[in-house]
Amino acid sequence: MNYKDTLNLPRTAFPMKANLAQREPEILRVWNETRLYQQIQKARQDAELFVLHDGPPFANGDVHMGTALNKILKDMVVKSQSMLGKRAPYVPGWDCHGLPIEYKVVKESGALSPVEVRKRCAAFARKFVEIQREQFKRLGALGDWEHPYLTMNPAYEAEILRAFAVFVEKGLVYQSKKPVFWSTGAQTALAEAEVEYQERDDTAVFVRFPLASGKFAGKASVAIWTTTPWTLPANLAIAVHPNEIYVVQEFCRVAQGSGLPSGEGNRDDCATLILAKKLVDAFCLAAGYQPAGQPLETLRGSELEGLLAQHPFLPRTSTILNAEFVTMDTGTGAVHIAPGHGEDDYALGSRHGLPILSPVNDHGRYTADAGIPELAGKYVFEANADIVRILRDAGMLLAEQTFHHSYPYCWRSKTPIIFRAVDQFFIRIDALRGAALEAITKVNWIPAWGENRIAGTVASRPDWVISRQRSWGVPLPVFYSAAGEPVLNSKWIRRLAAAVEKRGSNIWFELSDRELARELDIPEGTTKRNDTLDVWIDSGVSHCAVCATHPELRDPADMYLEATDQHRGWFQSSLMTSVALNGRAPYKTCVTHGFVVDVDGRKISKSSTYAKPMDAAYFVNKHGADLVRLWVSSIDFTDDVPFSEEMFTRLGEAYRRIRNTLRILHGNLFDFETESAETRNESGEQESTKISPEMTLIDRWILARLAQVIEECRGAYEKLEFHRVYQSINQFCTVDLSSLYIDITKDRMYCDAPHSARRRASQYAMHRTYSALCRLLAPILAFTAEEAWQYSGGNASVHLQYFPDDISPDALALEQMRDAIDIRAVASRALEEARQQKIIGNSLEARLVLELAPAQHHWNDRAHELAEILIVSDLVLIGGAETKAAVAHTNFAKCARCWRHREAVGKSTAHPDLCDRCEKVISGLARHTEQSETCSIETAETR
RNA sequence: GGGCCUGUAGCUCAGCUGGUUAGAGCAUGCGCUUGAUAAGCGCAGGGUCAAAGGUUCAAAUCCUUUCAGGCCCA
Repeated sequence: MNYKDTLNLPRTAFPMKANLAQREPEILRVWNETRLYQQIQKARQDAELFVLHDGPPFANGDVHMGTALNKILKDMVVKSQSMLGKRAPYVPGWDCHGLPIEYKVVKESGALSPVEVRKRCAAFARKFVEIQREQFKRLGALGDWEHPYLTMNPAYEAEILRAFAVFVEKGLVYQSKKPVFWSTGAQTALAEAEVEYQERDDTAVFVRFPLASGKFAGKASVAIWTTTPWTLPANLAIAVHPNEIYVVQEFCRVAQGSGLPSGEGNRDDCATLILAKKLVDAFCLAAGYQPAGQPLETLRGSELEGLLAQHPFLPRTSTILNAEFVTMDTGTGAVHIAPGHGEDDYALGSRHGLPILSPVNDHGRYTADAGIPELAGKYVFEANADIVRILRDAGMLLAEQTFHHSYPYCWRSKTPIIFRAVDQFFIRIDALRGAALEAITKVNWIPAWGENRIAGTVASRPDWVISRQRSWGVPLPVFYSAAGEPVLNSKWIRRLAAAVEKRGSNIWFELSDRELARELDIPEGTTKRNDTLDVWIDSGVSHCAVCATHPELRDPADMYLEATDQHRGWFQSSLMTSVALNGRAPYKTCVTHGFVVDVDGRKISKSSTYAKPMDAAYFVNKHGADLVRLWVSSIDFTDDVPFSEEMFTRLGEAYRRIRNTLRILHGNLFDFETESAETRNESGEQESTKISPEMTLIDRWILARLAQVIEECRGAYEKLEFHRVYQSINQFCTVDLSSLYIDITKDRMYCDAPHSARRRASQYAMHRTYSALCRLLAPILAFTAEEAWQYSGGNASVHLQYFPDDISPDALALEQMRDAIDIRAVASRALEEARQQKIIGNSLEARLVLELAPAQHHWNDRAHELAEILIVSDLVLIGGAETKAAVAHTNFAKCARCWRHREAVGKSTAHPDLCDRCEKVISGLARHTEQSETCSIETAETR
């Protein structure tokens, strides 16, 4: 007789193969149709609020793995907080203004008016908001996707302007000059991305600046070298490296080999110069000099600081300053500093309170401020020769050479670029620094070193340049009086904000000065310019534009969560604006994650050998969003986040293990009738801690382990340690469930009578476990958990549920099972050995003689339970000193139904091929079948 | 070059305030099972805890330096 059909083999429609790429979109459709996000918000409307404020990604390009990492982490936070019982709304946003978009648009379309540029940029941003929205939703992220915040929304733009009005009222905004890349051909400022480099020959000069103070005053000159002689009229300082050695030495011109006309210019051909010791040889070679005698003195750059030098042709002195950026690559180790014509120069100059002299107009022509009347109006690149002549006439030219180098050019007008200081607006960071540093200490930084890092950047950051000479942004709300003076008027700015809220910021660009003045009711003759605000202001005020204004949110937010680069970016810009507006940080907790790096721990860039796709869609389509989510959960995001195809293969294994564990649990529950309500828990009420008397050790143990896992996972979710959730659940599924509990209970589940108390007790444990696992997994495997939850008959989404309650684990069961597992290890080794020696195949064929240590003798009273745990048919226990196992082939016959080799097999006359248990079950089934045709278990007969 | 951070088995992670032979899972190898079967079970191998110094009775754990890598500046 074939007894297979009398078994309670697992039955389930839950498919083994996940087929995520197909199944996930179907689940998404249901979530969408049932408005799951709104349902969750409604269900938690009275719960404690938890605001994770979304840092807006740039609406530009597809979602790559780094963006996906960030969004999935946020979603796991939101889902887990919700399941922990909080109301966790999520309002996603996008950063829409800014250069990268404008650059792309202008590159495609060529020269356009600002209004036209702005129209196209808006369309571009909108397109990518749509694209990214769909990609984010596809990752399983839940949120108010229908009402995201966009920094280009008129209401948002108005909030930016209102925040700016407050900055103005608090006296935080001022105007000053700062050098920028300037295209003289296009008469516009350029961004770094708009600069291209070309090879070019320039006149480089060695120039001497006679010392005007100190003991060498009038006796020695500092030698500098520059490839832009035209910037010399703006020279205000000379920089030397504080730690390098400089020499004071006489040098004489060498007639031969210098390539220079000798004897010209200088009154004599010798001069006492100061330059870096390391560069003496290079200087002599390049300038055609040789040292005369020994150095008069050698000294450190730091000793030169503060000395004054006479400007070579203008009636003023130049200060010697120390700067770390001075290199010993080329030149003399003494660097000509023109704060109006260079980035380093500017920074150094502003640190030392130097003025910003930039005597060049929009067209690159000298203004009268250059101090050389004959050159006023001359194009600077044509003035180089004049400057050389002036130097030579003044006797300050040490040498002149043609220098070949790559030089920045304007990408559009193809003219060489100059660095030129133009009017910019700034926010006074010094006025905010103290309060910002104080606010930092009140924030919970995860990881903790984030505090150190942001404090460092805040402590050292210079004033914030907030004006941009760009079109795609919120207008810089500065007006100019009829006399051309800038006007910062908070009332006017508020009126502008109101108008922008109604009609959008395009009015600034579309209306004439006159129309705008009338619109805002400001004096006739007031004009505007086309500068825009730095986009870091846009996103930096999101706490007031979004959190403070959105009815479901709150400012300060509970949490910001972004990559570590945002310590200098959004975290800081948000902090500064919040300190300015509210005197506190805009977040209570600030979390950072690392960047995605490849398998060698190297960053993933186009230039690296890692040519594989990084678009999230590629992996979502290939492996499924849940696999990507599992990847995010498996890593410690506070460090760099490793990423490789191999990891996905590994994670696929882990995923299948978890899935199969859920599947077998579900299969074993096919005939589980939930007689009592306490075994069901879909709404978060107190879970039953009642242990039914039929429960055996193994059941009590798995529930105890489950209690531990619940505790671990809840704790890990609270601390955002998702990888601990992953490790804990993975361990639980693999070891506790698959390899122990499910394997051990197979016999009772398959072979006991369907209604046997022992089987029902295990089903109860399995049901509890299944239900808890679905919920614990939901924030990570958002789709699979939902799928499994639906199979278990849950009608509402798993994402509406609460995590299972913390209950204290059954310590006794844990202890007894720990002992049993130790014994099992000994037994398994013995069985394995016997298997290798072909004594047995299946362990059910074994006769296991176990010698137990004295502390383990209590197993004598429950040998049958131990046999079950060890999954052996024929167990003999004997006393001993330590745990030992011996294995032989059993003499008992094999039960045709349960395959155990039992002494009782053959004793029954009706069923001589069955063991006592199976004999009883079969008889019971037969009676049951006679009584009722509608048996809950399909047997051979009823089929 | 500067600031901050990271470096434990092939992969991903544990290892608390220094204290017995450094742990898991996956992967690998060898078996078993065929009643979770494009599944399941068992056993085994695998780490000078990046390297070198130092503190200590004792260091993966504390300190210093070096190397490699990341983010941000320059």
